[in-house]
Amino acid sequence: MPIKSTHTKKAGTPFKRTPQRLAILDFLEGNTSHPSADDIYRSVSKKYQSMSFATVYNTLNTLAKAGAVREITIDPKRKHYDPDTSGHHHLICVACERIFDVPEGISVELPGDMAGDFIVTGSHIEFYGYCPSCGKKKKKA
Amino acid sequence: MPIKSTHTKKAGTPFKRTPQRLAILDFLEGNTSHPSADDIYRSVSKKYQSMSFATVYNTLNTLAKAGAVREITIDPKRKHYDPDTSGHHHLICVACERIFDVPEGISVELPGDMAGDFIVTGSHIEFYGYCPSCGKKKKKA
DNA sequence: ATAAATGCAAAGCATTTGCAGTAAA
DNA sequence: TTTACTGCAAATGCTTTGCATTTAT
Repeated sequence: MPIKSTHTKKAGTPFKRTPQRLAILDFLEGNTSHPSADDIYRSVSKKYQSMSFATVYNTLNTLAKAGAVREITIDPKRKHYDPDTSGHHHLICVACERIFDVPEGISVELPGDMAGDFIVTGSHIEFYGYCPSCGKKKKKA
Repeated sequence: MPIKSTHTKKAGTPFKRTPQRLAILDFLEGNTSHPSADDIYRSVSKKYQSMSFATVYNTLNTLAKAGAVREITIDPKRKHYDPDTSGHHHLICVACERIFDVPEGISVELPGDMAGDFIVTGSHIEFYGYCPSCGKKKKKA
């Protein structure tokens, strides 16, 4: 199911398919780089020179509410966006700050004594560390 | 080892014990509410009316570097701080936004095919859901 | 036709920084 | 006495918002 369709399976909020939104969706589709709003703006505004920051943010918020993209809060400096809304985790490289996908392994659960009192609607593992290329540089230094 | 000592086991960076810092450490010690910088400022400035925001931030950054407090990035709006630097996880209530501790259960690991390429220095599970009191309200609504 | 989206500029917060004065060591 | 910290205010950076105009439906 492409996220460009007017309706989504999940939240089902319909939204207008404007050229700007399609351009953002186009950039996002299949993108595994976990871009920030600024990354998206810089890339998409090359082709749509009229694109504004407000539109990028409005679109991302709309898509997030519709369940078409996922907001990632692993980086304290800014939000990142992921078109892959399936359950998976992330690793952020503490050197270059790039974010990498980590496939979902064993599912994460609350300890038994909390499970009765809390309702869990989602979970996410953040890994901190060094990516392959920064790991190499580190050893040399 | 109390975090008020001039040196910490971990990073070992010494720092001056000023009254402002002692007041912040005093507020933090044993605190499980995961306060934001603003929460800390509001509480500590009641007793130390000269306390400034810059000092709160400077102190928190110093303590974080020294390994005496942990920055929590579960809330996209602001950072939260945790004096408990032992390995544990968190749940944020999507209704009231309060953060709760989740004890560390099984340790989290990268899948085998990534483990050889990445160096993991830390990990953290974020749970999203409803706390007991917001869960009750939700059912009634 | 009508409800919603765009784009601009301004506003809003959280956080950082420069710097002169002050205090811990 | 020297080095580091405080406090203020200004600055920065990310994100949101108000509003007049434009556009998808």
